[in-house]
Amino acid sequence: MIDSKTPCGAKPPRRRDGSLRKDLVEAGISILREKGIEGLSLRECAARAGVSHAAPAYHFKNLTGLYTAISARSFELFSESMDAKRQKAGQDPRDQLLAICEGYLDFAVGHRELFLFMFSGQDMDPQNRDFDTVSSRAYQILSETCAPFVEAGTDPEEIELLIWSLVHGYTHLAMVNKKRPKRTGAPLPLLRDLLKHLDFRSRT
Amino acid sequence: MIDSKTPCGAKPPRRRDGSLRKDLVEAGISILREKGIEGLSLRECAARAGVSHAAPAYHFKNLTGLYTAISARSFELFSESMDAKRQKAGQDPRDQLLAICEGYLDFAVGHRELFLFMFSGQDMDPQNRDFDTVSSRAYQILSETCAPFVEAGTDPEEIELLIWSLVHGYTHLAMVNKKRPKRTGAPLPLLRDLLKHLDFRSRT
DNA sequence: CCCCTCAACTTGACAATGTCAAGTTGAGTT
DNA sequence: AACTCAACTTGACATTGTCAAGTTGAGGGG
Repeated sequence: MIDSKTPCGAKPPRRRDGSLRKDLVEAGISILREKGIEGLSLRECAARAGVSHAAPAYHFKNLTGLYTAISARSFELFSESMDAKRQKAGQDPRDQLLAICEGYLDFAVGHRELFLFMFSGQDMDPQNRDFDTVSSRAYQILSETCAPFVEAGTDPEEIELLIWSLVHGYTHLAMVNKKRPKRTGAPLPLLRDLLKHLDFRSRT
Repeated sequence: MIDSKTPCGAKPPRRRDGSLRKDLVEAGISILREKGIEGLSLRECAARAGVSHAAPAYHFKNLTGLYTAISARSFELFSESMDAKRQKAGQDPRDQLLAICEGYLDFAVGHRELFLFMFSGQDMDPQNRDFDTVSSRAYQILSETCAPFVEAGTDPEEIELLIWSLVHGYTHLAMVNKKRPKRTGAPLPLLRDLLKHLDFRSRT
């Protein structure tokens, strides 16, 4: 009665390659984009991936597990955004620094919900090693790009925190305040102006 | 059978002064503190305030209404924290600026969940006029304190955004990263150091 | 004093959700 | 052919937001 080639009544084949996990994460990201975090649920991810309501729990254990996986994937995209801009920039450390800031902003503007979610302070699954890896990667990009500006004998973290705080604060405030359209048209030039106020020097 | 003076079986008197609304907001803030936003629900607020599960909907209409009220109350506390520090500081504009930054940080450290919630990007109830008032108040404090540093002929918003981005970014990152205990012992001195990197001058 | 009104709730119901326990299934191993 | 076990499915339950309808008791008008 049931023809396995008929898409109608046929059950989808079980996957043994872990591809469902990836699909669930992608579904979650879509939901986050469309409906914000309120609309993000294990069951809706399951529905979009075409599996039963409890399937996500097998891969993620619980909501926190799904959140962690989505956040990890977001950090990948985040790092990619910064890296892409950095590659395109010249070798001058100031250009590189501005480039990653641009990547930072671009990612947030292009993926507002993901950005807010990543930096929401949600507890993540401490078991998830992947999350640590990808979030450290983002910090590493920042750190590398700041390195030329570290003055001898000072803690590199100081300048890193200065830059990071400034670009993050600027970006985060822009994302939180959806209204105030005043500056949103050209946020990068303003950030460029802000960076001019810093008295640090590259030691090239 | 039922003695109105007996606290046991007696129904609480109906309030006509709107005090339940305040109680519900306080309950919500307590829940936010104890269990984070995951644990915050209309029904739990109702339970803590000793009313029926649907009572909050009367005052807040829906979850967004409760969120907006809690956020508004948080902004009040936030402004009070900055104002208190500012009052205690001397008249020197730099001292005042450092004072409100200290108030900013103090509030976040003392009320982490509230701080994260206020700046979570959650949509708020646009009907709620109170929310606009109290959030504008916080921006006003910042603006006033930055005023002495605005150079003639420049847009005040530039320096405001610079300061605000820096202090917000620093604070927000500290709140998001619960781990990384490295600097958390003395965040303010570090912020003070960061501010030194700025080349703006007060025109006193 | 009685009756009316209406703000401030309460009660009851429903659908959506997270989570858990138990069942199923089918590919690979022995 | 029997076994195993990863990858799910099914079913159930408690919690939650939201809505419709009911209740209640203070204050006002007659």
